[in-house]
Amino acid sequence: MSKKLSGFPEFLPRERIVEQQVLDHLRRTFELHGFANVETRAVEPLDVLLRKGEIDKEVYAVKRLAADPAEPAELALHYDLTVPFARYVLENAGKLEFPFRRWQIQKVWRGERPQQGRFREFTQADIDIVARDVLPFHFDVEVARVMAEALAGLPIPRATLQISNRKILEGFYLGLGVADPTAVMQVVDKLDKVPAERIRELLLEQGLDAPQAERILALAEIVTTDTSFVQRVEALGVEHELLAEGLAELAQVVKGASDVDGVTVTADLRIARGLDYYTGTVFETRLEGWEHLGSICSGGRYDELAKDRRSTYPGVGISLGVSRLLVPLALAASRSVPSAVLVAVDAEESRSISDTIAGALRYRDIPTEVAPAAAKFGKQIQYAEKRGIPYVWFPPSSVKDIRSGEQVDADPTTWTPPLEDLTPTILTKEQLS
RNA sequence: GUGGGUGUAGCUCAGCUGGUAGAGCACCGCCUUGUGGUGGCGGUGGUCGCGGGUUCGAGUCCCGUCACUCACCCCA
Repeated sequence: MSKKLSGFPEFLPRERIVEQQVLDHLRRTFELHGFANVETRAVEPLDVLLRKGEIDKEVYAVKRLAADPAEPAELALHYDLTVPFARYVLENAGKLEFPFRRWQIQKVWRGERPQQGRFREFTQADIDIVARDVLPFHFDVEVARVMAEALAGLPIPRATLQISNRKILEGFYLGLGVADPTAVMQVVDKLDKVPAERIRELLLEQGLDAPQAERILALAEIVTTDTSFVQRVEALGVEHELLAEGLAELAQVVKGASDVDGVTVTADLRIARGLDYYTGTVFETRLEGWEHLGSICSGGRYDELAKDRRSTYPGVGISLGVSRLLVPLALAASRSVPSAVLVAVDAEESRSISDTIAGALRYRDIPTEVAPAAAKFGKQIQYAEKRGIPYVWFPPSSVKDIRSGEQVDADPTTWTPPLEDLTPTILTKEQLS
């Protein structure tokens, strides 16, 4: 009965309009900051995708139906936009100007079990800045700012950008005499799910002593909305060159991004990011009241985004899970069509009059459609109402706001609806109820 | 991949210990022969997820299967 494929969402027009407006906003924000757009192919050679390791089971392999069933697949759908981008940078390094900043919004695929906010096919919006050999640190600040601004402009619950720095954690652990900082990081990264007591046990199992575990947990407890985390870390009395470097970096990012209105920016030393390739700044993002969705937007600095025989390409970037971001929204637009005006048709013989009126409105960028049939006017009004079209134009020169019932004489070459009626608007959950 | 829950109309659901399928909403028409939203009357619409079994008879019981869903894992 239900042909719905779990994890592969499809929207109704009313919902798609909401998504579309979110995407438009993101693009506008990214381009306002000078990011250029790139689109990469949907498939990559399997070995390129698996380079990052671990995630192999989530990758969808692709091969021709006619291929020999015994033959292993060579291609796979990309499961993020970072790896394809790294490949693209290498391939086009000779033609790109560095530092290169790009935005990219595309579908990605992951073979996970779906649940709320987790999809098998979903849209990611990425920004990355990549350079050849050296990427100045201020770009870490910029990427955080741009994404913070993008989030601030959306009608979603308040977002908290949680920023940390791998160098702090690694330096702190090294300063404590921990042999395998990465293993500790992966344990600490689970702090939001696993109680601190259990984390302590796990740390002790790794061969740390109680005072070490104590201070590691104390570090992870530090969350501040300003640069005061620096003093708090220093008060723990651990010293290491890498730690000092990380503290200075994180302070810069927090200071640089914290004045964006509408989002909260925190230095959050719980954030470690399980995965390997991050080398400095790391980001995660939660939505207030929707923490159970997990991070909607993550990323960080990778000193070795890509590498060829001649050069290394360091990068810093952040990925927004657009599909997940949409979950808290009511996903309803004020109407299911772009039309702001429906021009009624008096009789089929005079349809051309209506067409002319519609043309005059469209000429001035007012989205307009003409009634499908010369039905009774009541029917034509209903047609508009069902779709949420706010205005019905009765030829030759009368326009009615069908929400208020107010009807005025008007000239199609000069009449304009209020700005808020020109395009569909996103309704919040409150507005719906 | 592991474990739990659920599959009856477009949607939300009812259907008692097995007796040949219902409600509300939505949709269409009429009351209303050219300006809607309320009201009244009427109507369309279901291989009860799929396959097998038990039975005179299965939406209802049994087995299998698929799908959806929640949690774990992991991540946007």
